Amino acid sequence: MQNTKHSRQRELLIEILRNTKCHPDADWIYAKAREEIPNISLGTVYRNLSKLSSDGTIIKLDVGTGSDHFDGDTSPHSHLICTECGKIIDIFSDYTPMLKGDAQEKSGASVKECSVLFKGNCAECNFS
Amino acid sequence: MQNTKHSRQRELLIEILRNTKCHPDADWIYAKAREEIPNISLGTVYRNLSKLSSDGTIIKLDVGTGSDHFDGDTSPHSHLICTECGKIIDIFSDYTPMLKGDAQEKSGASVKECSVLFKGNCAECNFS
DNA sequence: TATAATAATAGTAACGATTATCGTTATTGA
DNA sequence: TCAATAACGATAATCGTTACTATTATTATA
Repeated sequence: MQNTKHSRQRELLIEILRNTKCHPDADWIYAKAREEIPNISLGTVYRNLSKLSSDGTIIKLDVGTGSDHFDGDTSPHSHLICTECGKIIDIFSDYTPMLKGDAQEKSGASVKECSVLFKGNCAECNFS
Repeated sequence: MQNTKHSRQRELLIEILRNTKCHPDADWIYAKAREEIPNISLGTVYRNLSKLSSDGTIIKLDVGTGSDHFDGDTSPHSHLICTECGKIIDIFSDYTPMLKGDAQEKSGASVKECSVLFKGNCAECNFS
């Protein structure tokens, strides 16, 4: 990568995100990172999450909770946020091609990306 | 409405949103509202936008710009945000039934709502 | 129409997530 | 080994939003 130097802190953040399915926010990642690098700065966490999501290494999720969440899985999929327990659930369907096509046709815009967010009760909360 | 008293301020906010297609944020609405009620409070704007969007009179949009945007058109449709000029464009397709069905089937969740957000260049920015 | 209950207000303080700043440290290529 | 500079930790600042409080407006009832 150009203009980029290796850093242990950034590597750790990537590793943390690759090893969880919980779509955490910056605070959760910060707490997790401090188990490995106790004096890591919250600013460093934010700076790297921002860099990593803008270069496509991770995905930034805006699910309407007030804080951004992050996903280490960059394969095409969508998310559901459970209005009961707050969990963010993966839904492995790729609606992108179909939606993009329709949106471009209807609007004349050049659509680069699209995201689908579901809200409801997750499978667990649905039966309790 | 139960537990609700009429207020001129709230009526004005609804009227402002019914008369624009620009999907404004709280600040824009506040500025517009002050043309009519110069001493209206920003807190009043936020309080009412929140109330109105939670009772379904208006729609709150999260398009990743840092602030919430609001839409007075509650008919089912999606949005594209132009990464060039920042405008939020309506796309009048209702993907909801199809997406909900698929997501429920795949996840076992009970899906209450779903929203689709497109990013790209709007028709205007696309040819310039 | 006067009154009592309380929703809503204006003004302002507080909050929380994120970003910016800045002096220091670590990485990298010559 | 050294110079250039990316990245860091610590912390201050920003900004959108929410909470608080004393006052005002609406509404149902007597």
